[in-house]
Amino acid sequence: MSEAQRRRRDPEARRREIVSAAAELIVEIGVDALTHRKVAARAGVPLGATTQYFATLDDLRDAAVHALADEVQERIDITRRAVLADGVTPAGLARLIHEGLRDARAVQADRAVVTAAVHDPRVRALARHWSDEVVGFISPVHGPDRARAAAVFIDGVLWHAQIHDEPLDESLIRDALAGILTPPAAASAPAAAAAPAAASDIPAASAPARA
Amino acid sequence: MSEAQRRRRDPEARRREIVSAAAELIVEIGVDALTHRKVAARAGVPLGATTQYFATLDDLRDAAVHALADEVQERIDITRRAVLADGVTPAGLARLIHEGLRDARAVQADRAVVTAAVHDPRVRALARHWSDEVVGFISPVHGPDRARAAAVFIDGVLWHAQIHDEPLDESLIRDALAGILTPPAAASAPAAAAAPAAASDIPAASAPARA
DNA sequence: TGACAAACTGTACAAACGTACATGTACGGG
DNA sequence: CCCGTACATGTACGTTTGTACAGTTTGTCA
Repeated sequence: MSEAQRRRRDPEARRREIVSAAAELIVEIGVDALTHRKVAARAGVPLGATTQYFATLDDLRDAAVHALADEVQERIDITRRAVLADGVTPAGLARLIHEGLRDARAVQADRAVVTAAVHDPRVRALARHWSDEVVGFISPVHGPDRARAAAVFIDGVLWHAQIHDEPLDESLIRDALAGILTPPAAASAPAAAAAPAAASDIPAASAPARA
Repeated sequence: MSEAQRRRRDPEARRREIVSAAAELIVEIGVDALTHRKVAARAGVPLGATTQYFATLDDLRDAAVHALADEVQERIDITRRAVLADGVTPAGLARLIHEGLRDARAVQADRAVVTAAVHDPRVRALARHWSDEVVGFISPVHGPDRARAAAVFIDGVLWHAQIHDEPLDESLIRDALAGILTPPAAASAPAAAAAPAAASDIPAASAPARA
């Protein structure tokens, strides 16, 4: 049965190229400015090719946004592994984030998806999921509230990179994360609220106190 | 001298209504989806009216974006006055930010302009200016670096409100700002970098240590 | 090799767009 | 009262858009 071996002129590769071109354009000109003709020109394919693989322009847009989302998801996965490998410390987080800022494409992909999320509920669910993921792997070490605050700050860092020419200093990011994640030193206050999950919760790993 | 008294059918009010309708639409559907016809329908004016007051659609767009920018600027001014009035403290900032989050329109205006800033250099200059302003009135009290970090965090809070249904707790915002703005308690470290502008720089005002 | 299906491509068309403009209407000075 | 000017409005036109589709090319199997 010629089911699996069926590949005449490699339509799947073509489809990927179209999606890739659309994703590039979304990053450059925004989701709403996307047109069949621009995608076709960018991908180097005739107009008809863009309509054959996707029933409507919305379908093509969705595929491109999801491709960008996959990029973001992969970067989050990489970051999570790296963070868990050498301990969830402000210094470690700051170093990885600062490195991540140098990958302009990744930052722009994140920005493009978050921007698209404002007017598309399904994409918004994606963005929320990412928030929760980041919170999820900081939370066991520093508690849900501080983890959430750190994730919010990280989002702010990404947007700062989009608006400003010079990225934030790694030291600034580190100090801020340290302040967010570290409980106040000598708190004589009642501390009524939850002080959940001490650092001892983490499965150890090799966590150097200083980088 | 019929210069000042000239108002036949109040064209200026009409112009304002058109700009206002355009600003609403930008918040709802994004800058790129704006059309003459949608603006006319929203403002309740004929199509021709939108073309008479603005030579091109770009001009109308610019006017609407600047109207949104003015809203944001005004909110920043109000916030600055309020913050300076009772001291630049984490608790005070957190309270004002948390209150600001309840004004959905203001948050959306900010988000719309920042989003537009990504693809428009002139609007990006505006967004940078706002960053600098916020940094500017936190900086004298807590130093430029911590002020910058706080501003970044605040941007993150605004974006969080756009993506999530439930806004962040005021206590979470307060604790995070406290961590960002407060120097580590007993720092035996060298602290080589700038520890600029102590709290004594501020012109006093009535700054309660606790809210 | 011949034939069939899958993949490809250029063209066409209705709808919506930005914009121009001729016509209509209201108002203040004479 | 009337007239000129500024404002208002509807219509029309050339372009660009999404989408459909007839026709062509390409690769595979009998």
